[in-house]
Amino acid sequence: MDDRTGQRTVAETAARRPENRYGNRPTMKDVAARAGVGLKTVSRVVNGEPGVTPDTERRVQEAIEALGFRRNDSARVLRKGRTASIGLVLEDLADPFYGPLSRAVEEVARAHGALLINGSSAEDPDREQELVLALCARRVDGLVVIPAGDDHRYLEPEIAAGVATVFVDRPAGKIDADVVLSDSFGGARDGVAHLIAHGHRRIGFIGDQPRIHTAIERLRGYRAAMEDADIPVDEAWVSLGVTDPERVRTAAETMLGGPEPVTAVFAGNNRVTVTVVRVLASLDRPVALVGFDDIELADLLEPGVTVVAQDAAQLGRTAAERLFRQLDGASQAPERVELPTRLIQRGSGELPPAG
Amino acid sequence: MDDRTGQRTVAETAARRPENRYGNRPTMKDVAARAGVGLKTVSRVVNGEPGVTPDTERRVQEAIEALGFRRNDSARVLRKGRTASIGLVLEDLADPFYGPLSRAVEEVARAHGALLINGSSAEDPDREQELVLALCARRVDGLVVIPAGDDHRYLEPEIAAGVATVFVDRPAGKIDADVVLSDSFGGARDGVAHLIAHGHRRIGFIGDQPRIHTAIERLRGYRAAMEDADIPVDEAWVSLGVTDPERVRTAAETMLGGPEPVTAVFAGNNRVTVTVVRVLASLDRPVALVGFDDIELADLLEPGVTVVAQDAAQLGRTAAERLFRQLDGASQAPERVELPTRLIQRGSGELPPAG
DNA sequence: GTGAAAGCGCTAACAC
DNA sequence: GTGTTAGCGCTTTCAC
Repeated sequence: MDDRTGQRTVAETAARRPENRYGNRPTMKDVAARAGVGLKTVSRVVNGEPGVTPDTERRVQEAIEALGFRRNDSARVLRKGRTASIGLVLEDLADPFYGPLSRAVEEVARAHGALLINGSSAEDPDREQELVLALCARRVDGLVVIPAGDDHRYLEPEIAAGVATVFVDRPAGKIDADVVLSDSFGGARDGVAHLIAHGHRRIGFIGDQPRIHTAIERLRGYRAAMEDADIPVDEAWVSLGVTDPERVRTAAETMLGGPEPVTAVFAGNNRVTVTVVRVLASLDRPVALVGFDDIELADLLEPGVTVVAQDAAQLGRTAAERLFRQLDGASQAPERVELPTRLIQRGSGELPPAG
Repeated sequence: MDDRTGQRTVAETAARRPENRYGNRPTMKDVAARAGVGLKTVSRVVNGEPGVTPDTERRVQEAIEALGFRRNDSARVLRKGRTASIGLVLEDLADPFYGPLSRAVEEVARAHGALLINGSSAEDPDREQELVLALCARRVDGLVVIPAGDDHRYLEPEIAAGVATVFVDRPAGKIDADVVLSDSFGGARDGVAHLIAHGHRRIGFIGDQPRIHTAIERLRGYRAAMEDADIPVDEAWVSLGVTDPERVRTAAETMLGGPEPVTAVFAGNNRVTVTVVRVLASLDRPVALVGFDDIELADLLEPGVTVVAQDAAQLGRTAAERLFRQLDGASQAPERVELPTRLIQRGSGELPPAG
């Protein structure tokens, strides 16, 4: 014992049951023995249930303090069914787009007394599935998924078993499930129309990989705006692919070179925008730019970056709220919620065509 | 049944055992019954243990598929002791500093087959404690904590019981625990010395709340650099407090006004830097700036923002690796690891004093 | 107001 | 190779 605290030291505790390094904790049984009461009485005190005299309660509390008891929720879950935790599978926690989304989901979870288990799929469908199933094995009550893959039939038994599920940012593949999206099509169409309104006709589109729903939708928006203005799209102006700086830089440089370069670029997401801004900064002529997703400090660049902003936090909040509504038993049919985007003019999208 | 898939529909499943909305899942016992084998055989197949004939294995697999069985890890945990999950408590998942940190912790966890449970303390000590204890109740194997509070004695019984614990970014309070930090003192001192080397003498410091360790350390670094240069600090140049834009803006405007304004500002973290950049952009004279933490697009502003960069991902990685080393049984004495910072010159820190 | 017994779904230990 | 039994720590049920 440590004389000052009366607490067992690490070494002593470890020695007590050397065969079990981590399960080595006081249980309700231990507390009951120490307090001289029955197991169920301890359970009542720990869970704040009525029917315990103040005196008994005090004795139990003392035993809990002395032993450093903490209820084992794993065991509790096993009996109760619910884990009070939800899972969030997204592409990359380090992407500034997902930070606020993730935080919003966490806030809603917290308001419902649930913890958040977080995982990044790194845009890999297998990894997404692996993560989701690991979460299901932990018996999370619900899942918020930003899908990487396009086939989610593997979730059918889970959903049938009562795991609440909401997809965000992109719809589920081959199953019918709730989904919360931004209006990628409309946002991109408006952004490109904005460039056209400022006199551009040769407009480039650089987007994410074509297997990603938002990439396709935004490209569709681009094509719609071009068509509305009767501008035939030269396929050399369109580039989809991974969003790492090298690929985007090459794509941008290609469509900005040659005899008939584009005079404006529409960037398909925040990662693309950042790289395109860098490329444009190194040019000696002004090229207009509108980006999908807002980015920090976009207002302070010269020119400011005009963007089609989506509200990542609102996306997360809406999804999480739907999730808990499912859990609260309001089992409506799966729904598709689409949040509007907002064009923010800061200068780069209002530049006229150069040369 | 759904005729196309042979899958039970949600409604049918829910009806099967109406008394139990969520625990309504096939168990190993069910699989065993269906496959006509013993419970343990199912366990062997599910866990890939040897000693099952290919034929039996096939039958079990078929039953698993047919029933949509997924092992219940809660029950497993109860027996095995370890949960293969770790907790990460940080200030705010939405802060761009924590995204990469969090992702790095996740990657290490993944490499060790563990899931990550994530929570934001919102810089509130009570909420930190509540979160940490909730994670302990879930019996996470380990904790990575960016502390909000300064008294972590509440963790003593947990650590004694074998919960691996590593603090990041700030040290633990009143307990002896592993901690991984950036060199806040040295980084700030170097950054301020850099400003002094460029001719500044009236240099402002705007930092986070004084109860935050890094805020104090960085202020210490500021004072050390000033003292090394024999510049007495006017306390009107120093401002600590919350990092929301209003407070920082007011602080900046105050020290930039008056008859003897500061000619340079050292910003104590990324949130502060962003706001100071905005304030400086609205001035008609150049004011030098060095910020602690790198920020995206800092290189594209005019002038580029000179920063003392810390490696958030490395911080997270180092902490998580230490955590798993603890779990692997190498129980050394608690250690303090300090990672170096790096001064990145981009222009704003090299401006001479104006006027 | 309190407690004993059963059992949640799994794994460990030991039969056969 | 395979199955049986006990029990992880808790909650549920029901008896006192």
